[in-house]
Amino acid sequence: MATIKDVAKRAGVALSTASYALNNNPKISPATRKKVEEAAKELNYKKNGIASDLKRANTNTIALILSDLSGPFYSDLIQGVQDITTANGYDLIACNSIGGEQSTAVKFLKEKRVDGAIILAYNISDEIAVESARQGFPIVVLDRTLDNEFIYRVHVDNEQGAYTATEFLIKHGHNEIAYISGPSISYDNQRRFQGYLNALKDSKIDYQPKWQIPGDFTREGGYRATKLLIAQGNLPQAIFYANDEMAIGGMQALKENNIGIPNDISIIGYDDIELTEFVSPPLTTIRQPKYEAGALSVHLIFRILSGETVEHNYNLPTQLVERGSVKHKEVN
Amino acid sequence: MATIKDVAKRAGVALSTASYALNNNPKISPATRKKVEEAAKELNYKKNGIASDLKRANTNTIALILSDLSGPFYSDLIQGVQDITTANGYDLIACNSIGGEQSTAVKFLKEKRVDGAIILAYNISDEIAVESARQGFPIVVLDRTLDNEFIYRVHVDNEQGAYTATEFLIKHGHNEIAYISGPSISYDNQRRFQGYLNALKDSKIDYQPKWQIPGDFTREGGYRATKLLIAQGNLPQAIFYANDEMAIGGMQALKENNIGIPNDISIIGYDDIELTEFVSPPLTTIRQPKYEAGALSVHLIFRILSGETVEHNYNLPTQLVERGSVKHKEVN
DNA sequence: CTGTTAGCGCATTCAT
DNA sequence: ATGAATGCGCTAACAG
Repeated sequence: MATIKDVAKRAGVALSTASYALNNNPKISPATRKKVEEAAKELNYKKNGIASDLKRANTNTIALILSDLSGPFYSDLIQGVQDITTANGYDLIACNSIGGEQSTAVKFLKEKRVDGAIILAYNISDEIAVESARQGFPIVVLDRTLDNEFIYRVHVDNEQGAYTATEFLIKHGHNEIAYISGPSISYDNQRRFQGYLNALKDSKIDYQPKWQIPGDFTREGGYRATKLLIAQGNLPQAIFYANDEMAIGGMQALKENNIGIPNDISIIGYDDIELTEFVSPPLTTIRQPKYEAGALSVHLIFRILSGETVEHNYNLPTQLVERGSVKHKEVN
Repeated sequence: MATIKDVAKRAGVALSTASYALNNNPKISPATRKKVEEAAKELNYKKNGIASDLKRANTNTIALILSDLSGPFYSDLIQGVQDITTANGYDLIACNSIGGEQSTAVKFLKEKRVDGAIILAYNISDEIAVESARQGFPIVVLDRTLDNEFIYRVHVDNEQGAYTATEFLIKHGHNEIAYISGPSISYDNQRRFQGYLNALKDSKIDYQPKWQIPGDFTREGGYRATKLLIAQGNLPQAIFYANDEMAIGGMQALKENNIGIPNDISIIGYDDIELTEFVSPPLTTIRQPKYEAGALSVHLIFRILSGETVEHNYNLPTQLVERGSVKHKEVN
């Protein structure tokens, strides 16, 4: 690899002259500049970005840390982050946190490789996030609450969303409503469960533990949980799945047992992933403003980086998307 | 930010001792190591990864460059890349090439920020790829053919896949087969079109230009192209969509015109994305070994990096996935 | 086992 | 306009 030194030598100028020329500093005459540029091209010179970053002390890139780069769920979010980042002339890199402590993500977080980070990765511990955040290195978390001077939180209002979903079912005449939950450690799941409870309470419906079935946010988990519910004997009138993936798995289970949706049972999901439109019947669900969440997150980072003082907490509202999986229960 | 110098000072040891201790070099006594680690913690020291990379000369990370991080299509591919990369103790970062010349991706490519790269991004020009590849910096391209000493090619056999798809339609009694194409500049599309032509030719069916409708690999494009085909007057007996997204858009258009699939018309897609199972009827399509392609790509990079000489070209076979969108045409 | 020292490649003074 | 010199933070060879 040719270095700038080689370029300077070849062009017959000093090292600094070459540097100036390559960085378009006006104090270099067009003639020498041209000479330098030609030398660079001849030597196939590429500046070493690492060295240059070291000098500059900021990298002009922000990191988006996800537990899994390949999840379809993140599309909109990434899009939002991407749009704002590029609009600001910054670079975006996405890294996965698979491998926990040893992962690429943690490396980027802890070492000064980026100027800011957005975290949506359950397998990154709170501890690591807190340890990494510091002056000049803001972190936005999307999936937890963390009290730290340099950590900001953008939140989709899970509690309200779950409340809306449950209320919707209640208004449709259902009062036996099962909740298929996500992993109990998941903050998102906790909020959603709380929203479910609140809605029941506000309608004076008693919460019954038997209607709470553990799931894990996967399609397979939804399938199993639903089978369990069916095996349990009497079915509820409606099921609220803590996310769409589980709802889709659940639909499969119901179908296998000849339980009609929405005639025999109403179901509702959470997330509004792309598939919901395509399953049969189309799934009524709660849409999360994923794009907006992503966009807001980076936007915040830029404001903080430029020295502004901003709020630490943001809550984004959800929206119910009515499709075909919930039916008004006939009054007998 | 505290530097390693501060840590050394605080621990009362030499700079190098601190460095060794922090890097778990066995030559440091447990006692001093502990001292250093404590000092580091007290100062909230984080090593500057950039500086360390500069010294090391290799970054232990490889880049996956995609035109769009948010496409659901890439899931499997990313997974394959991810698995092998982490298994080798390397880091993976994904970056998008939006913004073309100015994009993050190009920066990573041209400046020495990663040890190798995998490209699947139509908006990265061949030129940039060729300029960037060099000794010790192998590039694997998935979406083009490039003749360069340091560029390797992993290819899904598009031509064979398209041939299989077309042949399948022919064997089901169809001889008027439309081809809804991707962008004409797309290499993938060109190969697929060629496969289509070859299959026709081998069955002695004349290619008719009117059956070739331009699309752009998007759902919307497939919808429009299909509308155009319908508006054109007489329908073909089957449609081969150059990818699934377009096929799904096309299904929408056909549905709107009350054209039954597969009773009135057979259709086949390409890619085997997740949605294909859920649309109605489920879409018959060509599965690409995306995971394998991703895995092979990184695997190659590692072999090259370790000094092995490897082949420059790899071709992966496709596979037909039969679902419900193709029907045997009744003989009249 | 520990400390000294020389760069990695580049950007940036400060004189000339 | 140019060249020599300095240091960013870290690692690793070498000497003790």
